[in-house]
Amino acid sequence: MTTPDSSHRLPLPVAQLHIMLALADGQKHGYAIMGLVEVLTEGSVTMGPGTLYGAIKRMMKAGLVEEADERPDPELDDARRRYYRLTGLGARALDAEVARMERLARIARTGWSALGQTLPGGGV
Amino acid sequence: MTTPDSSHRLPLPVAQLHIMLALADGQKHGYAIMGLVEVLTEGSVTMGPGTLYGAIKRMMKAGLVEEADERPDPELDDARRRYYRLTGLGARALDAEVARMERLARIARTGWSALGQTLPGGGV
DNA sequence: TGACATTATATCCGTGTGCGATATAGTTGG
DNA sequence: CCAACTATATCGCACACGGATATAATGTCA
Repeated sequence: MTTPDSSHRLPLPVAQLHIMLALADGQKHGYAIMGLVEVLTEGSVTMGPGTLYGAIKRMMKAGLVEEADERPDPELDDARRRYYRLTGLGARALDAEVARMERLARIARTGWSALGQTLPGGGV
Repeated sequence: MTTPDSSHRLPLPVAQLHIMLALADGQKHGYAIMGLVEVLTEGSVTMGPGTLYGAIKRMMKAGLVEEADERPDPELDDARRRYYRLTGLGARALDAEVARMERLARIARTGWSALGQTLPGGGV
């Protein structure tokens, strides 16, 4: 049995989430993503090249991101750069992941009662 | 002021977050946690024993959870059960983790502009 | 022009984590 | 009394993460 589209499986690996968040407002190149993740996480996560390029490779394979053909003005560009952007699938996956996080955060803040259903027994 | 203990690093492994969330409103035993995680994640995460007990072992070593000595009324109890609860450190770690998720979710919803600071260059 | 820091991409590999499979056994209910 | 459920525990594989390392182009400044 082959892998049944793991791209829709949540939760997303953290590194992938961070990268997708960095790409949410437009295409970026690898080195820029590393810097953005640092800002995004207030310095608590420093993404090195090992994490970045490994994750991007998996994400491209899963169809979450793709390499962009469009490049900025040659004056602002750098020939070495490779630009990445979210695919439609990637954008949807990010949205689902954010919704998942919001749900967990809400439960943490308001308590289990917010779910308003009978929970599996055997508690305290 | 909750000075986040710098000795422990975020993000928490997902399985650990789910377990801590399940323990947030009081001590529970392993089997109950597995069921709660299923509810918590709307069935998208099914935590098996391999994940649960492996994670708990690491969390106890890290001082995030501890085994509880108090047991419920013998009539409702089951001798096989082992009860776990959050430590003070664990509760603070959970709080920090939730804050981290809320920050990421907020950025995803409102965009980078919400950060109101100069971002590392080299974008599009 | 030469020296040096920075920008930029890429791979390797150790280690931690997740998770399915498996084992064992007490408990409950028809 | 037997089956299903409850409950804890371990093993081993695969994947994800992250530091180290490599390579090279670009920018800066004396």
